[in-house]
Amino acid sequence: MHKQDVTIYDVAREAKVSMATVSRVVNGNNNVRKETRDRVMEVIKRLHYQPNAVAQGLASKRTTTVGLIVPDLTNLYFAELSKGIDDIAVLYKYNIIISSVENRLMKEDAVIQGLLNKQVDGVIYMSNKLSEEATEAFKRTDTPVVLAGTVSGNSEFPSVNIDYKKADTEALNLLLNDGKKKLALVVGDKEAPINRDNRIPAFEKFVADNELEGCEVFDGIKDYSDGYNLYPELAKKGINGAIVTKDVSSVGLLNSALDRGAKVPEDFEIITASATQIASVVRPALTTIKQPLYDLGAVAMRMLTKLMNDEGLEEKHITLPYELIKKQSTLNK
Amino acid sequence: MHKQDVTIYDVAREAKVSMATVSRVVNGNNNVRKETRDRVMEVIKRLHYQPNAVAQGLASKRTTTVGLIVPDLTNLYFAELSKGIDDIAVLYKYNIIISSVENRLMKEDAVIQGLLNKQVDGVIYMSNKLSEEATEAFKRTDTPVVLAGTVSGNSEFPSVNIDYKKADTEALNLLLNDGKKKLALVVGDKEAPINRDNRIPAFEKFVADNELEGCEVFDGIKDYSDGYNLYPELAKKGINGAIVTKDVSSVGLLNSALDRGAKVPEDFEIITASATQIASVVRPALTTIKQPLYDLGAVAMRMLTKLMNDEGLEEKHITLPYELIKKQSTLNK
DNA sequence: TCAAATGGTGCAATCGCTTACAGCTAATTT
DNA sequence: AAATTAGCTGTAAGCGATTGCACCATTTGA
Repeated sequence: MHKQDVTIYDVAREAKVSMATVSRVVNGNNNVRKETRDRVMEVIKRLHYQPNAVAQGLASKRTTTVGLIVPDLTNLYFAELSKGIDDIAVLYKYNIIISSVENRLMKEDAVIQGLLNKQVDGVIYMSNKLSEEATEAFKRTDTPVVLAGTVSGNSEFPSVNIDYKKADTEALNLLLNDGKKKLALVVGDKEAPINRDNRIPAFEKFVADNELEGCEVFDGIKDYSDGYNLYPELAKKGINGAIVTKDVSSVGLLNSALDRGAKVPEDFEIITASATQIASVVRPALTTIKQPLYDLGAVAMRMLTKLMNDEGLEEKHITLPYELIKKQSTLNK
Repeated sequence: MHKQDVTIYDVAREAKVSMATVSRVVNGNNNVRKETRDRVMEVIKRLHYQPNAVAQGLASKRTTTVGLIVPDLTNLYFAELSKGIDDIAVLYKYNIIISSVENRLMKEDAVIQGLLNKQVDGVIYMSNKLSEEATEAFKRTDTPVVLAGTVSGNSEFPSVNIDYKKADTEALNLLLNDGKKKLALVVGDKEAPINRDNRIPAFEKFVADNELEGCEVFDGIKDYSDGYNLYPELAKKGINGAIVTKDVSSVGLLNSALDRGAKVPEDFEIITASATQIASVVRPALTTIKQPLYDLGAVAMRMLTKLMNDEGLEEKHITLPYELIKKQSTLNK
């Protein structure tokens, strides 16, 4: 970064006004006579003046920048959330500093502290679970934080989610109606609050309510090959219907079932709980719980803009509707 | 953003030194006596002092922030590039401001100007083509810029790419060796330099060199359904081998072919030129030109760090190796 | 007609840091 | 022993903006 060529001071001198007036013009303050404004504007154009956002940030204590914390950029679930966030951010003229935190030596609280040091006006946090460190780091600051598609143990932070319990129950019903009674719930990490407090209890309640037997939760299935390798176990146990939280795992499971000669959906049905592109391009296409990822992100960012303007929130926790999209991996009776 | 609680001044007072000394300690300057350093460090710890990066940025004219310009976050091609960039950025302690520019009202030069106003130390630009506006905007600044996975008309800006001509030629050879002689090149936009200056000339040369007939370039195939809808036309024209630049389009084409009873790869072979997750989870799995996306990003970011430190570059344009990965959508003879 | 309100502008302090430069002490040369 | 040099620290001038306050000239109201 080299010395800035033209500063507010240059504009002031050239337009024969004070820096204060130039600043007012730049910031759209009304208290400037039209002629003065025009003259200043003309000089700004002529000199190609561009305000230095860093100096603005220091003086005004607002950087029009928000931090985005995301586990992994290449996970389409978070990528689509991010897109919703980004679009709203652009609308409100915020820039986004993105930080991915999965598989990093740097701890989450250090990442968050780094963002706070950069004086971000707000933070959006996305993850399967809100980590301890993150919680502590957020508590220490008064910079607003919103959780997007992230379940936290407590309800301290504003959040946007869908009703995971209801969605799962509806999906399980679909399987049961198709005559599948030995059901599985396949998760990445059963200790993540989204699973521990939502999906697993919903699953267990469903099993109990319907007096099903031989149903089971399978943990630690995080990627394609985990899913692929899981199928034999399911087959051995006679499982004939599964809800899989991650889309790549679902596809692994699907391909594995097909490779071993199972008929999907006749012998084995799969529903995936995250409807990214991948779920819809495989054959048979996967029936999905379609989360409104873009909207989750967009709503979260909108909430954050309100918090950053001290506008207050009508609702602290927003629940968006989901859709159960029936495709070819279930019978569709 | 509220008033910062503890500033460098507080630390100075508490440690009975000047701000300058605290600043030296914070920045790891050697010219501080060990005892003084220890005393300052102790106070920093005790008061939980965190430097204000905005103030640092204004005073030092370096923000340790780089701008990332990407067409679309949810495009896995760019997401994987971004991951490589991000990892190296973390290593060198840079933050990333990400801006997506596809389908936006805001023009690219405005986006770039916004980044420059934030005083980013450098910019990485990713796209299928370097736009006019972007070129002009970059020329006006002395902030370093690196192109990652982006072909530009001129060679003004440092860049990292693979040898697209060579890769395509090798892929075409594979198809020809499998006995497929009516070949197609399926692109998103034939005016993009990567296509206009690399892929299409390579295709045409190959066709001419091998005296093939009925080969053709298909333009405007940008997404799944474009690919899906394209197949009948290919079939009618007797095309039996295709190279598709976008992975989702390839999958559309593949599914369409299968749905219409074509045998892949016996009747029709497909090679996709971007090897993202999607290409490997579909059945039959797609043979791909595997670009080292992560590395492209990482190398680009490494180049940028050198430029930001005025270290100079050994090579301005870096070409990374690709791999032709044979899967099930070609015969594999 | 005079006091009060309003609008437009400038002054100058401030935001929290970095960094020449200078000065001082103690160590090293000559 | 005097002159350099090296090591450590402080002073203070920025960096480029925002903003509270004061001031003056007009309007407005009674």
